[in-house]
Amino acid sequence: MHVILPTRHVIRSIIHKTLIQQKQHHHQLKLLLPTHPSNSLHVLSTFIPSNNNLQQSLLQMALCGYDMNFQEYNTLLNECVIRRAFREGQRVHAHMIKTRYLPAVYLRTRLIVFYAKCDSLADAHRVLDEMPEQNVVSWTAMISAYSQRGYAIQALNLFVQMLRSGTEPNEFTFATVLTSCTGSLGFFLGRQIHSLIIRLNYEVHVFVGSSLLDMYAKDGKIHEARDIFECLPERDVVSCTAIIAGYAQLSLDEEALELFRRLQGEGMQSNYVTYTSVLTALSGLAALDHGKQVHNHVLRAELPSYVVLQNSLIDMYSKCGNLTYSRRIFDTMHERTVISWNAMLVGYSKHGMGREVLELFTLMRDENKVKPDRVTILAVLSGCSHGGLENKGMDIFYDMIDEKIAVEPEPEHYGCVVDLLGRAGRVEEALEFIKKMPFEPTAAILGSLLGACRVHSNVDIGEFVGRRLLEIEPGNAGNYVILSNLYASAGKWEDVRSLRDLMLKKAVTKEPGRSWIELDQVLHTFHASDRSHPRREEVAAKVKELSVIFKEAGYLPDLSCVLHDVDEEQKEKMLLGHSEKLALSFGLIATPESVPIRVIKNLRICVDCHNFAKYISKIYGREVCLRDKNRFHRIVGGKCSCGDYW
DNA sequence: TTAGGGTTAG
Repeated sequence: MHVILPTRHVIRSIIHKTLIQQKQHHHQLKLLLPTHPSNSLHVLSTFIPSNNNLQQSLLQMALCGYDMNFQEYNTLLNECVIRRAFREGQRVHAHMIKTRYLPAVYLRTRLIVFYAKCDSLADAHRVLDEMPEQNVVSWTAMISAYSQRGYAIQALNLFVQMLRSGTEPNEFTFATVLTSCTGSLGFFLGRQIHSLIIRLNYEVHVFVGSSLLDMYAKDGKIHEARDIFECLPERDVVSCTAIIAGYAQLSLDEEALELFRRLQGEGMQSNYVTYTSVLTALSGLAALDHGKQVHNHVLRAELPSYVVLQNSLIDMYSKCGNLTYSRRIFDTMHERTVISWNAMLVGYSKHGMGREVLELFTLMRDENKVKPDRVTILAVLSGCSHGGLENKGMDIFYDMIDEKIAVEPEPEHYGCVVDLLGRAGRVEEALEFIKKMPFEPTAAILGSLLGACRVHSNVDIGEFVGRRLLEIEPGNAGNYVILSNLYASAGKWEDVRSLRDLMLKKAVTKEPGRSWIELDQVLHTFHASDRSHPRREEVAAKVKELSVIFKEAGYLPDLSCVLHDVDEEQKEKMLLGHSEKLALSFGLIATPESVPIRVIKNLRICVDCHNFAKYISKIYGREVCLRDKNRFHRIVGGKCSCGDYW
């Protein structure tokens, strides 16, 4: 049989045409490929990438040894980039070498992008190195490849190399390289890059500006970030989101919310990242009404399918105390990441629902789609701890030690075990466990044991641990408070006094305690010292009134919660000024009887206020849902879900 | 041809 080989020109035009057409006119392809009797057409048809079989067409091309031109290479490389088709792209590259084709800067840059998209950074870098001359685009493509995959040092090194080569960066380069300026070294370089940006007049560019403000915000320089934001001649959704997220990530939740509302009022079109960021702030504030409103926006904007956003919603509802909503979102998700599972597990854990934590963890392992990570195990262990399931927790910890769970045990995991044992009253065992750990105990671990000693009134171990803790962490006021509580409970007043003196000598400052409550989308915040709330006097009077009523029912103010050296009467007065009591009493005055009183405290709740909340629940029949720094306290009929351990 | 913002834990 005589086969007529098609001319180069014919092959070229067919392949080129087909590659372009197959996306838009897929159905027409069949018309292009009739089972024609002609042999030449039969041969031709094998060149045509039917069913996206790019590899086949390229193989045929290579077999026939035809060379290709710029257009063809470009078309093929674009296809390879879109499909992340590594093998095929390699063939295209090999074909260039084999046919001694010398690609221009443009095509070489496409090769860098191709290798980078296929996560083959070494190949990409080799292409850059072998370029006869690089331009700003090729440098930037490679810098971007490194920075997008988290290789910050390599990205910064390359940027410096680029400057040394005499190539001037452009707005793309700056927007990219700034994302690698993290950590102290990165920030040091970032400041210098900032001056270069000013010199080259790129500061007003919206992409560069959002990268720049994000860099400042991530190292805690939020005021500088805000200044950059305010000076931008134009804003878009990314720059707005960057500044809102900056506040939220620094836990400046009220500022984040305020700015979000202002920008929304000014016409900012939020997208799913904006909502995700503002939800982080709302989680921190436990602002359920606002959270529901954002959820509504999300539903109306038809955005609910973004996993990151759904994860944020799960977290928001759980931190607002509404686990049912969290679970509903979790159950309806089409795709879940490890963060989705973790957010749900943490939610159950913080509510002390140990059984639900274990059930969900089992489901996660049975489904076997997503691997548990270190956060998963932290959530499960602390869930067992908060839920009083210490034996289950120990089993899971030993599964990790025996490598039945593929997560490397870290100090935080050991800390959970100490918490687990301590909570169960196994204080000596916890101390022995600490002594056997393969590393020196961290302050958090000792702190957790000290807390257990206070609850179980173990003065000997508590003193030993507490003194060691004060050496490691002399600036943490919480340690002094707990040790002092322990001394006070044992009647060791002399020790209480000397501890207070030590605290004064070391000039320890305590983060001021504050509590808040949400009422019709307004957050009412109370501080022990600040008298700014408009209804403060009324609220203070209510606290006094309640304390009289509660005393008749058996409430005994726990004066050990006051560290100041004042007389008993003064101590009681100070106790009544605690922010939790103010917020709880305000809740009692201002919210309808049918709903739980939801209070949030920025620190750990004190024993006396915990007691006070129990009396509210008992005497007034109101459910109290109190979130402190560590967990939720759901108090019903005088009993708390924490089992008086927190 | 090259570009910026995001979720869990402590």
